[in-house]
Parts: sequence; structure tokens; C-alpha cells
Amino acid sequence: MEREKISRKEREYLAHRGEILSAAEKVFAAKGFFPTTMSDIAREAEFGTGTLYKYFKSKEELYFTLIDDKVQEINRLVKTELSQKTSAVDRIKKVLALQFEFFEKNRDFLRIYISERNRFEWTVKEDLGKGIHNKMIIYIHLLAEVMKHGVKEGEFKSMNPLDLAHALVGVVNSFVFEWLISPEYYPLISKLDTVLEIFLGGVQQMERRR
Amino acid sequence: MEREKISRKEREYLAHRGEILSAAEKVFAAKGFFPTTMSDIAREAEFGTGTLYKYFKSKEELYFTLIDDKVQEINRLVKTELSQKTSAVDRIKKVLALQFEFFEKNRDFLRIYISERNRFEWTVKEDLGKGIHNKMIIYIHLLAEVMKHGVKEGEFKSMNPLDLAHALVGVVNSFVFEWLISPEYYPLISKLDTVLEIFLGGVQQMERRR
DNA sequence: TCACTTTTTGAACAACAGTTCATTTTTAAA
DNA sequence: TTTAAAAATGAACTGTTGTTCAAAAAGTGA
Repeated sequence: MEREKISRKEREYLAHRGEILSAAEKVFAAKGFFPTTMSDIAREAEFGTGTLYKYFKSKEELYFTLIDDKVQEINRLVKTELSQKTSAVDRIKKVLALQFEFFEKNRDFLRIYISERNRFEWTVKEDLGKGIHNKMIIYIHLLAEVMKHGVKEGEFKSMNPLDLAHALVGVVNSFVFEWLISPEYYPLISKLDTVLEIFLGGVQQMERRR
Repeated sequence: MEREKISRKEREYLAHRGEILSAAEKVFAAKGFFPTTMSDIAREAEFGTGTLYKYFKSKEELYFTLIDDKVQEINRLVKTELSQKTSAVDRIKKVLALQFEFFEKNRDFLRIYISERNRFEWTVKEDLGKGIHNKMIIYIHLLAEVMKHGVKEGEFKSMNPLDLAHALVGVVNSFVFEWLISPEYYPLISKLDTVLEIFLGGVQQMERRR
């Protein structure tokens, strides 16, 4: 009984916390970090402003918690996929499909993530911003490991694996960004083959290549 | 005399304006738009806060003027280069070299530009933010024209030119970003061959390609 | 229903930053 | 040197927003 009572309280607490996070995601995605006010979020979440502070100790903490949770989620997915024992090309295909699917389901988050990815302001500050930035770097390094494997096995040209990872991420980001701002909707996954073809085979016609 | 007097005033006015823009560039690059205060900029420029408003009517105008000037500068350079009558591959090589050189000389601006490129907040507002965003789009379209030409001439695979442009920009952005945040300096131009090799020829070994 | 605890609330607080403007300083012609 | 116009200044104004907290509401067990 004691157990169950606490357990329900706990569940309710987490539910409210989740609602606040969802509301924040929506508002931050629409307006960005600084222009978003705590009362914007409170209104969206249908709580009083003061209530937010029972769940998060500051606006920054709320923001970074939001990002951190999702980044961890996608990182976990990617990590699992990349540790498979198949060819590098195959693992890359799988992981892109996975990511595209995740983005498709998390448009709001994606907006926040993209805005945050290239922000420099936080890199100086301790814990919060640094934590996010590190996770982004970890992702690149996971990818670089696969590239390294691919180079060693002769699947890929003999190039710097980190460069290969950056190139892939660059192409992907570009298509994802385009998809995000495009006024008319199309499934992101429809660009997967294009991304792969360009990254793996380049854009030049075979016969022309020197 | 009348002429000369006005002319010197004019020169002085423009010189001061330029100093303010330089100072702003430095501060915005270091702290980002919102955390930067007008008195930060005034201190850096060695003017009083009020003085800034004699040259720019608001913080936003100062910020966007700063970006707009430079974007126009690089766009002009790129446009000239891309309108040459050489092969698509050649024009792309030239334009990347040009861009890398420009970035090398404008690190502070580049930080601002990258942060701004992926910001969504402004896209709604009139004139200011929209103007910048349009110029970014123009750049992509200039590139797409070259790609289209390359496809028609058989230099490139038969793919959507806009996709090709996005892919190239993606790879470039990724390497530029990496260069910008790298703790140890290396010339950006040293990555040019890598970018071109991946974009033109892909990462897969020839014999493996299906 | 009552007493007590937990949670929620939103007005009030405090700090901050964009902008203004009365005053001071500088410029330059007389 | 005098004086009037122009430029520069930074304290003060104004609006805003993150955060707090005393009070209210909701929840809980008897």
C-alpha cells in the first residue's frame, strides 16, 4: 500500500513533468530559446508559471533536459544499429533509415536540435551546454568507427575516417534541413537513396572520372 | 571647400560606422545575438551607448546590416565565378576555393553566419530576417544552375540539380563547421581536395561499386 | 466533516537591457 | 576668442521576464 501510494504520486509527478516538457518542446521549436518565456510554456502546458519551478529549477535546465533526453534516445538507437556485425555500407544504410524515421516523428525537436547544433554560446558554460555538445561529438565518433572499419575492409577509399563521417553528416544535415523548412511536405525517407548514392558513389558520371 | 568639408564628414561618418560594425561582429560572434548587449558593443567600439543609435536605429538593424553586407560581398564573388564559361566541375572547384579563402579571412563573421543560417525565429519577421534568408536561397540556386548545366553536359549523373547543390553545400558546411570549432588551427583550404573527392567521386572503392 | 500536508498559483520582486534625451564635449566658422 | 551647430554621452526611463513566495486549492487519512 505504502508502495502503491508513492508509486501513483510518482507516476503523476512524471506525467506532469512530461507535459511540461512537451509544451516546452512546442514553444521552443516555434520561437527559439531566448524569445520563449516561462509563461509561454506555462500557458501551453496549462500550469501556473510558478509550477514549472517545482519540476525544473530554471529555464535553462528545462531546455537542456528536453534536448538531452531526445539526444540520448537517438544516440541509443544509433549505437545499437552501428554495433551490428555487417558491412559498413549496410550499417550506414540502416542507421540513416533509423534516423530519418526518428526525425520524421520528431519535427519539433528537430528544429530545436538544429538550432542548437550550431550555437556557440553554450560551449563555454559548464555542465548543461557542454553535455549536449559532447553527445553530438560522440555521435560523429561512432560513425567514424564504422568508416574506419569500412576503410580497413576495402569498402571505402583510403581516407581519414573522421572526414568521411563529417561528409556523411553534412549531406544528411543538408537534406534534413531542407525537408524541415520545405513548405510542402514529403516523406524524408524519400531522400535516403539520393543521399546514399551521392555519398557512396559521388555525382560524377563514371566515364568522366579521372 | 564646401565639397571637401562634406566629404570629410562623410568619410568620418562611414569610418565610425565601420568601427561599430567591426566591434559588433566581434561581440556577436563571441556571445550570439541575444546575450550581446548594446553596451558590450559600445565598449568594444569605444563609443557611448547612445552613439550607436546615431548610426543604427536598433540592435536588430545593426545585426542584420552586419550580416547582409558580408553575404552580399561573398554572393557577388560567387556569382562572378559561377558565370564563367568553363565546365561545371571547374566552376565548382573555383568557387569552393574562393569561398574557403573568404571564410579564412572572416572567421568572426562565419560564426555569426552559421548560427544565423539555421535559425528559424527570424523567418517570420518582415524585411530584415527575410532578406538574409532569401540571399542564402539565392546562393543555392546559383549553384543549382551550375549543377543543371553539368547534368546536361553529361559531367554529372542525371540527378535533381537542387539535390546536387544541397549535397555539396552540406559537405562544405560540415567541414567548415569542423574547422571553425577545431581547437588547433589548420588552413581550411587543405580540406578542399577531400571535399571535392567525396562529392565528385563518392567514398566507395571503384571495384566494390554495384 | 475536519485537520493536516502537498501542490498549485499568479501577483510581486528584482534585475536587466534596449532605447531615449537633456546635457556635455567637440568641431569649425567668424 | 567667441559662438553656434554637430556629435557624443551615459544616466534615466520603460518594458520585459526569470524567479520567488505567501496565499489558495487540492489531496488525504481519520
